[in-house]
Amino acid sequence: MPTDTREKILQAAFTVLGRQGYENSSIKEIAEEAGVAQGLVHYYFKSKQLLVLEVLAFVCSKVELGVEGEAGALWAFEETKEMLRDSGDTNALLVQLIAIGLHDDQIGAGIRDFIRARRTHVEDIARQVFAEREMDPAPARGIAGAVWGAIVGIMVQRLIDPEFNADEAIDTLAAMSLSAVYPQSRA
Amino acid sequence: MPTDTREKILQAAFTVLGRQGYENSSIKEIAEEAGVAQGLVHYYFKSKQLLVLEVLAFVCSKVELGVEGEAGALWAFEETKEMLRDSGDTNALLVQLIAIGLHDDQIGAGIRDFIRARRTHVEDIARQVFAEREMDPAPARGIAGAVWGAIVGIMVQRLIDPEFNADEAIDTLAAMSLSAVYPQSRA
DNA sequence: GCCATGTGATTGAATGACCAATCAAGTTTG
DNA sequence: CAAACTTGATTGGTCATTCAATCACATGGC
Repeated sequence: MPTDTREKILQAAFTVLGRQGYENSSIKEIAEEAGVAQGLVHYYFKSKQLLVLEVLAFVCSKVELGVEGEAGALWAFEETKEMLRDSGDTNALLVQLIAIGLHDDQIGAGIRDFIRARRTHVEDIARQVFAEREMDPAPARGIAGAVWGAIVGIMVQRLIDPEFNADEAIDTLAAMSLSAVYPQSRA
Repeated sequence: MPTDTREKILQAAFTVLGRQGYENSSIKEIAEEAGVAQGLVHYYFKSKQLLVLEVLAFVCSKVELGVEGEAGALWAFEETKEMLRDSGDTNALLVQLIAIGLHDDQIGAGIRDFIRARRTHVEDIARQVFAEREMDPAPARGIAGAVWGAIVGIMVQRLIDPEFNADEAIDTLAAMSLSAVYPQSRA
């Protein structure tokens, strides 16, 4: 329920891009989805590229960062499972934007910042766990790259393959992360 | 050095799609890259979609599956690091194809099969390690989903972010995988 | 209360470029 | 010669972008 027209168009772009992918989405369709005339889209967004750039910011803002403390890291994994279950549209759009970002500098820069922020978030959680255990936090950066990467990869598998068991993969990832942090044996 | 024209076009499509992304690649450009006339592309490939479909098969065939036995699993991780270092073009194209596959049934099916094959390969390695240790192989499937996912996610990070340390992430992933398999403490 | 006047919002048609696909005509090959 | 191969111009359509015109509405002078 967007308050103004601009936001209505942004929401429509989000919907259409997520539904049809970038190469099948025209300004005309976005305008129709928003219930406005074609020209209005260019009134608010100078070009299609700038529109997509704002959709990217829109998507990033949707992916909230709850900063968990401690071994509430486990809770973060539960949240991730929920995210994979519920945010299929947003995730599909994110994959689209990553692909575009590989060949578009502006989108690429936006995606890069997004990835760095997310990875840093994971790193912070890992660092907190190490601090609690009074362990050397050096591995935190590598863990962040592997764990955040795994979340993206599991997301892709879930988007592409309806039979893929994402919950199982996340649970395994959680167990792997924790056994890397707590080297003691575990049942 | 393709033997016949058809393969030359396929190779050119691979090059152009990887370099410019799907939405910026035209048949005309692919023909130019191959050094042939536009019409010839449609002579060998009925439509652009079918061409991309064959490019997908081409990419899949490039990603060889060395079936490692035993705890030569470690060697598989080393190979993965090499792949991430050397096959940037192929990897970028793969991400493109994944994005297309989200909204194109045929490409989607091809990507799904590819992902399943790769994941199963990881699962087989995990299963072998469990067998050697005479452990219950039940976690192998979850491990495969998490580990293969992580490889994809690390690939994405490396493609987007030149400063990302992929080797470190893969090393951490290897350590995490192994500590999940060998629950004993490790220095 | 009421007509100017100005401004931003909105419309839909026009523009120019590009693209996938087709095709008729030419060339090579066996 | 015939079949496979190759060419490049053509076609029909779609796209992003531009633009002149209209609309809603506020402001202010009278």
